[in-house]
Amino acid sequence: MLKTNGRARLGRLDTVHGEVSTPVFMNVGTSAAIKGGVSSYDLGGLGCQIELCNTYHLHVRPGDDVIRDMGGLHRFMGWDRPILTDSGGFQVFSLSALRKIEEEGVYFNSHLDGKRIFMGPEESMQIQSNLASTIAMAFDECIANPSAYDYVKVSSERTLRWLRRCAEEIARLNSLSGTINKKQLLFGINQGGVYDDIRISNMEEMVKLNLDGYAIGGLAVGEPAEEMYRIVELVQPYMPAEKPRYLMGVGTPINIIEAIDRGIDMFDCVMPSRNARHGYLFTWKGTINIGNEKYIRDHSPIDQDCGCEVCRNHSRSYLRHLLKAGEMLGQRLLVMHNLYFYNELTEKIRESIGAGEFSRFKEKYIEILGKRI
RNA sequence: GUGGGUAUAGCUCAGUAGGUUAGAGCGCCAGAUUGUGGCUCUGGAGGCCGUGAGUUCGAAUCUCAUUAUCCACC
Repeated sequence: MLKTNGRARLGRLDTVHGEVSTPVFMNVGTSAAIKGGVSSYDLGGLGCQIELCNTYHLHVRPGDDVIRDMGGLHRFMGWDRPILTDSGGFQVFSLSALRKIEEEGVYFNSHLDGKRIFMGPEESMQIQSNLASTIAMAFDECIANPSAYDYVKVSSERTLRWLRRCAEEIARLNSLSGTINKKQLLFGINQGGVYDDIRISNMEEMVKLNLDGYAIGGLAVGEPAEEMYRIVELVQPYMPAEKPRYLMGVGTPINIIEAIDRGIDMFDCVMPSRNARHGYLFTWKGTINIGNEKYIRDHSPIDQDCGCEVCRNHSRSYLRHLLKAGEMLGQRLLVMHNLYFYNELTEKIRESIGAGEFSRFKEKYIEILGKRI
C-alpha cells in the first residue's frame, strides 16, 4: 500500500497480467462477457482495470477444460489485463435450492440442465487453475442473512477448513508444469454472518495462511447498510495492512465510499450492469431512470459531467427510445455508461486519497450520489 | 343488394340459466435490483361494455332499431 489517508488507502497490486491501482471496482463479466454486449476491447475505454468472471458459470458452460485448451481465459476472451474468478461459492448459495453441503464440498444441480454437480475446494481450485485467472477466490459458503449463530459458526469454520485446502491445492497446481498461470493468486473469504466473534476469529485464522489477499464475504445479502459497515469496521483491523482487502458483491456508490473509508480496496457488483439494463443509471448528480417519460424529448446527455462516449454522443431521448424499443444497442450503451461511472468513481477516489482530500470527496458526494433525480 | 358473424382498456381478446366496485395478456406509467439463473420482479393508471330505445327490481349479457366492420353469396 502506497499511501493512506485515515483508513482510506491507496494501493497497487502487481500481477503477472499487470498492475491494479486500488481502490478499484472490478467489472463483472460472469460468463466471460459483460452482460449487455460490452466487449473486452470496450472495457479499456471504460477505465476498467480488472474484470471478474465466474468459476461455476464457466465450468458448466463451455467447460473449464475447453478454456484451458483454448489457452486460458485471457486468450479466450481477448482481455490481457487482470481477471479475478469468483469461486462458485456464491452460486451454490444463490441459485441452488437443491443442494447438500458436506465436509468435502457441495452437491447441487446445474441451473442449465439439472445435472448433479459436485464442487469442493480442490474442484474449485482446479477449475480456476484451468481458467488461468489472475486471482482465484477461495471456495466458501456464502451464508444467508439472517442465520442462527450455531449454523454460522459451523459453516464459517468449515469454510476456513476449505480455505486451508484451497491454499494447499493452488500451491500444488501452481507448481505443475502444465499450468497456464503458475503465479495464480489466492484470496481467502471471511465469513461469520453478523456475529463479531466468528468474524474476528475467522479472520485471525485466515491471516495465518499468508494469502495474497483477503475478502469479506456474506455481506450485502439483505442486512441493513449500517450493519455491513459495522462488520467491515470490525474485521478491517485484523486484515494485514500490506495485502489487498476485497468487499465482495458491494455495492452502491455510497456503499463503496463508506467501505473505502473503512479501509477496503476492492469491490465488485452487478449493480452498474444489471441496473443499466433496466434503465437505472448513475450520474454525478444522483440516479435516474432513463425509461421515465420525462426524458422523451430530452436533448441532454445522461450526465453533463460524464466524459464517457455515450454521454459525449447521445441524448437521453435517444437512449430512452433504444431502451423502450428493446434494442440491444440501448442496453450496451447504458451498461457502458454505468461501468464508466463506477470506474471513474474509484479513479476520482484514488485521486482524492492521493491529494489528501478523500474526506472532502466523501462529504461532497455521500448525499448526492444516492439521490434520485 | 342478400345472408351470417363481430362490436368490451391503446392493441388482441375473456366474460350468458341477467345479480355487488367488468377481467387477462401485451403496451403505457412508476418502483425494485448489491461475489448476475433477471429484455426479470412488484405496483399503478386506463372502459357510459359501438349508439339509441325497450323488457326487467336489476342488462356487457335478452328484444328491436341504428351505425361500423368482417366473411360468404348475388
